[in-house]
Amino acid sequence: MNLKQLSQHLNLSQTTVSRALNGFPEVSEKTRERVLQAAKKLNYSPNARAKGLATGRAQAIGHVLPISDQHEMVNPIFGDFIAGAGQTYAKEGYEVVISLVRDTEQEQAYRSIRSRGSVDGIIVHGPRMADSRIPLLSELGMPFVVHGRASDVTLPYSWLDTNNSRAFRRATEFLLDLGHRRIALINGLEFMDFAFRRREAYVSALTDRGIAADPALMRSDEMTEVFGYRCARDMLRDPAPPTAFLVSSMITAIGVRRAIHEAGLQMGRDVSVITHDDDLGYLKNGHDVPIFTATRSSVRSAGARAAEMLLHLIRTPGAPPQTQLMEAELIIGSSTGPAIQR
Amino acid sequence: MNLKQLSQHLNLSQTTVSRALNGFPEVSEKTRERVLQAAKKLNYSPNARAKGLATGRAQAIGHVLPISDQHEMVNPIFGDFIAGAGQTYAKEGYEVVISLVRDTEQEQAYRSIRSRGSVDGIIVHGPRMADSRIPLLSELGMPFVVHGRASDVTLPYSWLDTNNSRAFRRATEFLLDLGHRRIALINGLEFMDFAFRRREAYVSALTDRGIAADPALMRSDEMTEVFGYRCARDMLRDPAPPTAFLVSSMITAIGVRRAIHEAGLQMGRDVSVITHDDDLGYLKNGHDVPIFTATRSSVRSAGARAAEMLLHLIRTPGAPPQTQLMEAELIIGSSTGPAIQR
DNA sequence: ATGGATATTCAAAGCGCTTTGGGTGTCAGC
DNA sequence: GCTGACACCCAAAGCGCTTTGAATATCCAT
Repeated sequence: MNLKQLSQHLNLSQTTVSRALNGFPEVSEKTRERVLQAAKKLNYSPNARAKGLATGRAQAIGHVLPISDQHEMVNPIFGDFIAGAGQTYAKEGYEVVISLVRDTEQEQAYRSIRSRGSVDGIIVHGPRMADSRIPLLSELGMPFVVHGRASDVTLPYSWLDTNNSRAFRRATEFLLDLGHRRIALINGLEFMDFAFRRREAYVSALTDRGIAADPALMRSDEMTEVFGYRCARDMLRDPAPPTAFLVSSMITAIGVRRAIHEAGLQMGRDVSVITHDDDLGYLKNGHDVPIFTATRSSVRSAGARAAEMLLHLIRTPGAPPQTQLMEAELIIGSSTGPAIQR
Repeated sequence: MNLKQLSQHLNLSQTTVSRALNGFPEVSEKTRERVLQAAKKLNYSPNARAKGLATGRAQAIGHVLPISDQHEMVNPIFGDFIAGAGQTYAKEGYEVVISLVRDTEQEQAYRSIRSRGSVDGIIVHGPRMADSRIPLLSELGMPFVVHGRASDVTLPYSWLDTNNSRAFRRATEFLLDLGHRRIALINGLEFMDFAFRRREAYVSALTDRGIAADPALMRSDEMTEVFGYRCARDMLRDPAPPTAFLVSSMITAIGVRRAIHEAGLQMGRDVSVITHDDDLGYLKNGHDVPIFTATRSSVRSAGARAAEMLLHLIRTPGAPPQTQLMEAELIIGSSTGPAIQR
C-alpha cells in the first residue's frame, strides 16, 4: 500500500492525503479524519526511503561502535546506552542504525556514512584523547554528540560525560581516609579518554597526600573479567601487595574479587575494592546492600540524555554545542574497610 | 556530491556513470577507470535512500530487540551477537537497523517496519515458545531468521539455535554421575523458548535416573547477577540444600558463586556449579583453566552464521527455510566435583 | 561501398514521497 | 452583482538514483 493507492482509494490527491497525514492545517477536519481512518485500516505507513529522499531527512541516528581488534567485542555498556537512547528515539520517530567499525577504517566509515546520507546525526562512542573523529565530523557538518570527551581536542563540540575525575578522586580519597596507602588502579585502556582522566585523578589524589603513585600498582587494558582477575592475582602475590583496588568496571571488579577469594582473603576485610559501576540492567551492584563500594553513574540515562541532545542539535541547525557533565554517586558497599597491616 | 554532478564533471551521462560504478559490462574499461578515479577523488558515494528507492532494496537488516519491561534492559548477549553478524553485513555492504520494541507493541512494530521498507530482512531475537512474530513475518513475506526456535510454531521458518536440550541434558547427567541428587536449576524466563527447552532436558535427565524434579529447586527469571545470588542464597539456607546448581548464564552463575562464598562454602568442593556460557568477549570463562564447568556455545559465531543465512534468503527469493543447530561443548572447569554429604 | 553485428553511450521514465504554485468554491462586504 | 478573503484541494516538479529503450559509433564481412 502506497500513497498513490491510498489517495485513489479515497478519491483524493496525493497532496491532500500527504498533508492530512502530516498534520498540515489546510485540510478540513472531516477529510483528515477520513484519511487517518483509511490509513489505519489499510495499514498504510509511508515508505521511509521515499520520505527521506523527499525531505532530505533520514529519521535515523547512527551509532558507530569501534570494534576491538583483540577481542572482537562490543563494549558491554553499549546495550544499556542504546536502551536509554532508544526510548528517546522511539518517542520522536527515529530509527537507530549501527555500524561496527575497526580503528583502521574509522575515517573512511564516517565519510561514507555522511555521503550515503542514511542518518541525520551520529553518537560517537568510546572517544580517544585526541580523537580524529571529532574534527572530521565537524568538518563534514554532521550533527553529533560524543559519549565521553576528548581531552586533546580543542575545538568546541557537543558531549555528555561522567565526571570521571571527580569520581575517581573521591574514590581514591575514600580509600586513603580508610588508611590505605598501597592502592592499585585497574584501569581501562589509557588511550581512551575516560581511562586517562581516571588515572590522572587517582595519581593526583595520591600525590596530594604525599604518596607517589607506584607503577607496579597500575594496570590498564580492556576491561574484561579475566583482566581484573590476573591483575589482582599477580599483585596479591607480590611481597608488598596492595591493600585496596580501584577498578574501572564492575566486570573487571568481579575478576578482582575472584582473585581475592582465591588468595584466601576476604573482600572488605582483608582487601578493599572500589569500582566504577555503570548501573547495567543485568549487573546491578547488589540490591539493598551494595556488593561493591562504587562510583555509580547510569549509562542508560546517559544514553537517554545524549539522544535528547542530538535530536536538539538536529532540529536546531546552527545551535551551539551542548555539553553535560554527569556526576557519579559514591555508593558505600561492603567491599571496603579500614586498611589492615599484613 | 551526487551522481548528476559527478557525471557533469566527467562529461558523461548519469546512466554511464552509474553503470561504470556498479560494474556493468557495457561500459568500456577506459571510461570505467576514469569514473572510478573521479569518484574516489571527489569522495562520491551514492545516496543510500535514493538508491534504495530506485532498486527496492534497502541494503539494511533489522534487528528487533524485545525490551524487558521490568529491567528496561537489552539482553547482554546482543552485543556479541551483533559483533558477529556485523562482520558478515559489512562484507556484503549491509547496514544494521535496530529497533527496541516492548512486548505490547511487537505486532505493530513489525508491520510498520515492513511497510516503511527500511530493511530487507529481519533477525528475530528472543523467541517465545509460541511466538506470534513468526507467523506474522511469514504472512508479511519478509525474509527473517530466528535466533533460537519457537517450539509451538509449526509452520516452517528459518532458525539458528544452540542445542539447548542436549547441552542441559549432558550437564545434568554430568552432575548425576558425580553423585549429585539435589540439583538446582536457575533458569531464564520460561516462556522463552531456550529456557523451556533447558528445563525439559533437565527434568527428563533427572527422571530418567529415577529422580523426581523438585519444584523447590527450580527458579526462573531474568538472568541477572542478583537473581542468581538470591536463588542460591535462599536455597543454601534450606534444610535440604542443593549440592549442585545448573545455571543458565555466566552472569547469573557469578551471582550463584557469590552466594556460595558468602555461605562460607567453596565452589567445586562443597557445591558444584555448571553454567551455560555464551562465550562473551568481556566475560570469558577463565583463560587456561575454566572457572566454571560450562556448556559453551559462542553467540558471536551464531550471529555471523545467522547473518549469512539471512543474506542468503534475501538474495535467493523463494529459497526454502534454512535451519541450523549448533552443538554446545561441555567444558570441564573447577566448579564441579563429587557430591558431598553434608 | 554496404549491411549487420557489436560496443558504447545517452535521454527519459520511474521508485514513493513532499512541496510549490496554482485552482475552485463559498461567503461576507460593498 | 462584484470583489477579495478564506478554506480547501490538486497537478506537477523534484529528491538522487536505476533501468529501459534507443541512438550513435565502430568494425568486419560481403
